[in-house]
Amino acid sequence: MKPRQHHRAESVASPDERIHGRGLRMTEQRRAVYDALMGKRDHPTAVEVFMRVKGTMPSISLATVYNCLETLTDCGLVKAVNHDRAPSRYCPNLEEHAHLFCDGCGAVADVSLRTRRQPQDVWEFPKDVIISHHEVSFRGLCPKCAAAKAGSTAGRSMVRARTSDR
Amino acid sequence: MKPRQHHRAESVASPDERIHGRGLRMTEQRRAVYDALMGKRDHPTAVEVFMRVKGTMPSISLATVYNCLETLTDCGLVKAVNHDRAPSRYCPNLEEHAHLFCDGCGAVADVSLRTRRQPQDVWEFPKDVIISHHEVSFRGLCPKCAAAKAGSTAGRSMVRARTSDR
DNA sequence: AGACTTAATTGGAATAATTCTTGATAAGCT
DNA sequence: AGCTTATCAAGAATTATTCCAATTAAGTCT
Repeated sequence: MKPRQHHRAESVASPDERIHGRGLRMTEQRRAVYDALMGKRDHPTAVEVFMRVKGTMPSISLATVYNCLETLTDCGLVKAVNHDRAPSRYCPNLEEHAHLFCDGCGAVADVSLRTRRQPQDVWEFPKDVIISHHEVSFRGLCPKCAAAKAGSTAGRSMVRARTSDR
Repeated sequence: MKPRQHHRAESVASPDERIHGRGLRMTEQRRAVYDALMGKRDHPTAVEVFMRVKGTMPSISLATVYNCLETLTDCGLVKAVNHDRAPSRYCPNLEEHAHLFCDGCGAVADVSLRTRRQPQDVWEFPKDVIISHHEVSFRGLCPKCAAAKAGSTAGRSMVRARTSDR
């Protein structure tokens, strides 16, 4: 009976509806945090979100940012992404996707699904398990860092150091 | 002489060789930590390893257990597995595999590769990235917890509570 | 074996991300 | 407006992990 249901989905309900749906309130702070995520569609940590939101709402506290991020995550409006034991990052992309963590610059890039094949099809599960979520992540070098490395290793005196944004 | 050495790569070198290969020493503590992992092939946290090793080596410190686990991980003798922001767990299984984190009992189960298809084949990477590692994890219910839930939800008065080991 | 050099272990202090607590504020009814 | 409940802010508390400084153990070289 799987009705059909999304893939793009998730976004059928507006942020407000999602929040209200849980008996919660869309406050200024939650909206500001949400907007900070949606405005620049990257993968900031809670502290980075905090710094962004401070720009327009100087009175907001870090604890509130943590609370808002948790709420937004619970409501399915953003995703929390973790890598090793590094601080959690938050991702506004609700499409099915994986993440690439760049060892060169620390950036996190979205990696989208290429085929219809689901990761579950690749793995052998014990009988009778129930899978509710899956998560795929890669480590390596983003195009910029890969190029920088190729240049410094093989190439000429291509001096350039690698970008670093964290 | 290394007599037999089991299947599939990684294990071509003995633990001692791996350690020595890095100019490090195979100490009692490192062996004890390694044995604790290999003896019971589950996914203990550092503290759980600490408690196990204390049994045979009461003088060992938690800091040492952390150090040993890091060394063993760096040498490729065990894997660190992380889920959300929960304490790191350590896995002695060096085969290609994913993990299932059970929401019912907190247990971690290995999930092995079913086909020849690599997860990378499923994803679309930006041009020119370099992938060095990948990691796949699932959340859901292990067979025991799935059965327990089915029982309590659908079934009769199948009383049983769920196992809980964390 | 003894001396030396360097790595490893310990126990405790220090860190860092996140969560908790408490009192003050703000939202959404009625 | 008044009431009820959710939310916020500030700082304290927690927790996993790392760092530090002093001691001990390994491995090497004579």
